[in-house]
Amino acid sequence: MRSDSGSVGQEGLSFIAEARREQIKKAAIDTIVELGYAKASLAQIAKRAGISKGVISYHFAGKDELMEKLVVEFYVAGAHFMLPHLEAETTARGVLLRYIEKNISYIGENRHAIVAISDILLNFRDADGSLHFGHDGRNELVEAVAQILREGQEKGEFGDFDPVVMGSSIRASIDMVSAALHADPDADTAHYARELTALFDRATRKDPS
Amino acid sequence: MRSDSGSVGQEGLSFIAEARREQIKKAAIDTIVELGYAKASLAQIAKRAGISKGVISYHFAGKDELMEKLVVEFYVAGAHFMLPHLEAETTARGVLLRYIEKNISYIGENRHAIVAISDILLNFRDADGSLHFGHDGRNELVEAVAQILREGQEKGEFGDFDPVVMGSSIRASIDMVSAALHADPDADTAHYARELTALFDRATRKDPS
Amino acid sequence: MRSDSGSVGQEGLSFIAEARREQIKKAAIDTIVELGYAKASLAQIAKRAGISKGVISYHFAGKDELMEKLVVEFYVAGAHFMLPHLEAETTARGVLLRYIEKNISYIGENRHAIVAISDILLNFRDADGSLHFGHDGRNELVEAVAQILREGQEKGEFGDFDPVVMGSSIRASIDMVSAALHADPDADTAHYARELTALFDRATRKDPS
Amino acid sequence: MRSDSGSVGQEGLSFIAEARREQIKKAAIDTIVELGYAKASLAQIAKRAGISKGVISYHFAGKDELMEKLVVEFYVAGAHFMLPHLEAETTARGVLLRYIEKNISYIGENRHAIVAISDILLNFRDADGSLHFGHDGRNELVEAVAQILREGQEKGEFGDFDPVVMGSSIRASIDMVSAALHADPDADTAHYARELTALFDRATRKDPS
DNA sequence: TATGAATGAGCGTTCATTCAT
DNA sequence: TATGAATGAACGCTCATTCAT
Repeated sequence: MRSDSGSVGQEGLSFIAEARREQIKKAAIDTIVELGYAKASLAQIAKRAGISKGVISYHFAGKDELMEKLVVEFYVAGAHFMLPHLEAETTARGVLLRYIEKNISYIGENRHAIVAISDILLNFRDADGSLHFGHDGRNELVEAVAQILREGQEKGEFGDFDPVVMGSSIRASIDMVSAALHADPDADTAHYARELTALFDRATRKDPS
Repeated sequence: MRSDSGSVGQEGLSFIAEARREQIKKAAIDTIVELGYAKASLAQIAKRAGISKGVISYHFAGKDELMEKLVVEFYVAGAHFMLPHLEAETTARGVLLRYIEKNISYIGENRHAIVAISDILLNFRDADGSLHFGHDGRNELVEAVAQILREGQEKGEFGDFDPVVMGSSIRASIDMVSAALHADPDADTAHYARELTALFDRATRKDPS
Repeated sequence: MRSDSGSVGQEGLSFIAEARREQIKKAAIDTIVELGYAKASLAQIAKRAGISKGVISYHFAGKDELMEKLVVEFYVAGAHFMLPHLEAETTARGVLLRYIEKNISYIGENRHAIVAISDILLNFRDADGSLHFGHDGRNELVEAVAQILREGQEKGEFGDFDPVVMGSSIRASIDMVSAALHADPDADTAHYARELTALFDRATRKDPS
Repeated sequence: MRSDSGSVGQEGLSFIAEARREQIKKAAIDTIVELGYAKASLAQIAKRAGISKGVISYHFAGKDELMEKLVVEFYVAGAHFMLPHLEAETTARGVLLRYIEKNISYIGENRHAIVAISDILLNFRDADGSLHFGHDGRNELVEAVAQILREGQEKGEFGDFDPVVMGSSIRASIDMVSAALHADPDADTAHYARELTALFDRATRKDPS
């Protein structure tokens, strides 16, 4: 059912309920973009969705579940978008450059939502105060890049460097594009993609000794 | 000590008051590190300082002033730390690599505070909802790096790239070290410094064509 | 009842909400009568209403709105009560004496609320420190009386005096009845009405020269 | 020393202490005039006096004592001012008209302080919520006027009216002049004195039947 | 005497959550 | 399903008062 449709909806929910959930998620993103995570209260989200506060509690176990869903679905959709492009590449260098390029494309095409997602990532904390999307999630993303780099080093395509540090730098630079879009929503993402692919192509290249 | 040093303490305050202010600022940083900015209430800060809530209001005009002080004093101290090293360099490349290295040193030596400072930067908002330390502050830092890069390009030390994108990538990579320290407080910052200077040395180098 | 009457209730609110608002307004008046404006906190009002503090914030935008509503609705209702009686009079003297009499009647019938209303008038201040119901409101009431007096002077019904000073004295004397009721809730308002109409009938009469 | 000087200061206090007390009282009046009773905190009063908050607590048992002193001393001084003029009159009518005239004079000469005094009278409450200067004080003033009126009625100088109601009206009208001064600090008090003496002369006169 | 420092209670307000309808 | 109503805790802040120095 779900698995072949690409849908991120939940099993066993009526269309009406599913539509409501989507409406609420959209309103939540709009609210966070506008007011920031800290002031994005359920009341504000409900107001923007044109519904009553209680509805949100009805459809989601709580504010936390709503936030979690927003982030996870954003990343799942991102993976769906990027994977085909990466699988078409044959070299590690090709995969890396395409990864950077398409990741920035995805950010550019979701420049509205990305602002909210970043805000949630940095602020959503569990009851004990620890970041809900802490280092595990972050490490996972870095590790995916590091793996590409390691493979390239083994194949002799890349030079000598710490793949984890390089991977972290790449991720940080990609995420920086989100921040740049926040500052200037009309920024040219293709320009960032060109510059960053060139930057990290040089940075990962074998020394021309 | 205070009066003749580069200390950021305020003139005209008694030693007792100054000590209390320092104690409160330290407690504020500890609290933010532990609970995050959003949950770092005056009550929590006071609890960690072992004082009553009202004391904070007595020594600071309000929570906002306290937060502002934390950030500004951190950056002022950072500039004090870095400037002498940069002025000792004669080439743009030297300045850039030293900038990266010493910035990471400063982060490493303040690995505790940096977590709180980052959190404040990303979350402290004015009454109108806009980030108090918004893009102006961020751009200022990027622009300082971009200026180094531009000079190097003019002198023929660096290759061809957009200095603003490169500068943003450098800043993002340096800030990434803070995040890495948050995940692993015992991380080897010198290793990060070596890897990142090498990375951006390659990335900014003239094409060997 | 509500919908077709001159009621001051708001349209578009459910009966439950309207009932709660009335209950809160009543509790607010009771609280102010008992403790005075300065100590009439939302907590005290809620306590007397037997509800939680938050309910007041739910039904009113804030304490200020609640206070404003109390005063405005009291005056609107007062005007509704008095106007028909004044319109039935044909002479300025008749209007004046009826104004005094019926105003005191209204006070007598609302002897409880009037205490709170007076307290609000004298103490409710805006954020800038100025009285919310300042001299403009007061002058309006005085001016209404002064206008009656001026007309009577023009028609030759009254003697020679400054209508603003006389009007102020009349208003002050009427308001004094409120204070008297505060001291002795069982005071005979009809007696005050008789004495004050006679007093100002003599005071405004043409000299019998 | 003190007892024959007419001073209202306290026995056994050094000149320094007495001067401090006067300074604090003056600052208190200024503060209440400017901010209103409710916002006239000890901190504000101390600020205007150029001293520390604790000094007030040192010289006065508490805020309440300070407020009490301000009011009582104002009335004592008022009696000092008025008595000689009243004792010079030989008829009840003369005493009444002089009372009104000189009372308004006193208000006019203390138009600054009177604003604060009125504010205290209306807002200073005891711990149980009751007005500290409640009906007893008010009644005392009214009763003084009523006594003049009764004597005049017994001597046949005045007509037939309830002396308490008439006395209340007179007091209310005099106090109204304070309010008028609050609205317009440059108001012509002599004009008010002329109009109100004439008004109550007519109102108390024997019917010319 | 006078001070600056500290306290602790109370303020108005916001908010995630619960629940009867 | 959806709603409006209510809760109760926490928030930043103010203040009269206390007290060691």
